[in-house]
Amino acid sequence: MSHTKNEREDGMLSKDQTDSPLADDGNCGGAGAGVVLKKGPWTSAEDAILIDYVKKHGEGNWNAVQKHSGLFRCGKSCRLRWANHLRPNLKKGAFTQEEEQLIIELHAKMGNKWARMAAHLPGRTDNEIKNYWNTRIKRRQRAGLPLYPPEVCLQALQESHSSSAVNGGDKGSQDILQNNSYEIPDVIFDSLKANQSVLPYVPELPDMSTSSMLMKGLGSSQYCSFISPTIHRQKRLRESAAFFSGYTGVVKNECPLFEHFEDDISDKASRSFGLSFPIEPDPTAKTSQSFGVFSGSHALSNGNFSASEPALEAVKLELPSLQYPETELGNWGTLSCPPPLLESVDAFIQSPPPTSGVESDSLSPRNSGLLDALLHEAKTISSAKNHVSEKSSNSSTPGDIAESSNFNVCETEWENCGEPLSPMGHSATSLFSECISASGSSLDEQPPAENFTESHVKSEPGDRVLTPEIQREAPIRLDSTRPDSLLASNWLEQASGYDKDQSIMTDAIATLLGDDLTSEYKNMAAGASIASQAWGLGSCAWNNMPAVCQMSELP
DNA sequence: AAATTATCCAACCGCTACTGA
DNA sequence: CTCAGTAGCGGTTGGATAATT
Repeated sequence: MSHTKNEREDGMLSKDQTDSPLADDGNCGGAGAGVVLKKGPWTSAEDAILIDYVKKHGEGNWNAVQKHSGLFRCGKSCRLRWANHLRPNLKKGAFTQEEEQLIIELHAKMGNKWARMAAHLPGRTDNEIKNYWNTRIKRRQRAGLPLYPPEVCLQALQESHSSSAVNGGDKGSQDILQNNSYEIPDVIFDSLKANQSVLPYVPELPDMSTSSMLMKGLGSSQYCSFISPTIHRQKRLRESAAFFSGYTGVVKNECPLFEHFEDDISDKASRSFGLSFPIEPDPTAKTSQSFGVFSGSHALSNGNFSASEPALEAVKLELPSLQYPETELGNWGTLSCPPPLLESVDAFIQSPPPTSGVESDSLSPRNSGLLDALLHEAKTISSAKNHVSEKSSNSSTPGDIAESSNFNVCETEWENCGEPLSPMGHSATSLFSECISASGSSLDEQPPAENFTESHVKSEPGDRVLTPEIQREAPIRLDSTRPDSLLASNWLEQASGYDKDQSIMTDAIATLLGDDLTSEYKNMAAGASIASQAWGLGSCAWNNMPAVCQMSELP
């Protein structure tokens, strides 16, 4: 790309180059007063001069370049040009899958430390990595997808744990993990979701189209402010497809995130509950596990994306203006992660499991078949939904309130909510909307519970869901904005022992939500547990759905 | 085919940290 | 200790190109 520019520029000077005098603006201190320095794209001739200069004098002392070589560029510009384009051993061309994955992993650990990331990618520049990240971030932003894949979060978590175990690890990390952390398994939120009716406000469920379902199921919530409600459906589908084009593997296991709150409290809450969910719209999945990984780190509520410091090692918590959930599309498929939940569910539901259909992992190559994959997923979703609904009606018993409520909610959720944003999106969003509505935030405009119909087990006044105290406290104590912290330390263990985890979770959630909600939550959790076991997806689902709500006070 | 929109990426800008006088 | 110069980093911008309407 750059070469084409330069080739073009060889024949003519750009506007910047001709009429953009830069007389030592302070940023380019090398030029003396009155010297007109060129700006804009570099020409081949300028490159040659700079290369020649570096060969003779070596790197550094960039402000001397203009003096010694006659190049009318500020030292800063020279350094940048050299570092990003001229220095030897620069790797040109698109990022490889390995590089993409590494970038994602590094970003999960480092945040927007492009230079540090570049150090791990020989031949790549910080600018290159930054551009790569930002462009894909935007894509995911539009698609409403989370920042990081569960695998990355898990890896970051495991690394942080191992480091903590070995050498005490990062103090901040320890604080987060040990002192101020509460790990909340998926089930809690799943249960909350199952009992979404408890929450007074529910998301608006505008459209049930396949594209919308996939779109939102893959990562968005109507609460996600970063997704413009005005975006045309077709456009969104296109974006999703384009987005998926980067995927070589798992798409279905992505985790959407909530983030849409504008005020402080809601913002914190949003981050605290920066939940991501499995995209699988399968009711079974929802019943058994609901919450996926607390993805994304940097998930903030202002609808922006950024950078921030997600890693435990981060010394400070950066809260840039742009934050949003993100997951790299690049190559999760290469990770040794469990198969997408949907696949597991499909295998469970469909007999025999289709070999041609649901394997979007293999079918979603980087460059083709994306729309097909989306359509196929929609199809699969529909099939799974029907199947589960059928099963639900057969398996539930009148006497088992918890179980039936779970099943019914899962079932009706898709039918009535029409917002398959995520298997458990409603609960979380509802929970947040609770906080927000009570605090008079921007979520006041959220549609009331009336939008839901028969599926609601019960409805409660909003003031019961979250008290002002809770609103004040929860946001402060919860922090899931960082991948590492989002991944609680022991979700894997939790995967193998639901009951134990449930009790732990119950305690944690009780602490979080307060006594008012505790009993309710316990009931829901119990229902989720029963449902999970009944569906035979217990550990399987858990393994596929690492979800941790880590509440912590950042140092 | 033209207009519009989205994407990519090189370059710029502002800021901070470091170093040496 | 202060200050100036320098290097580097991260955010942002703007232009070219591609894709879409």
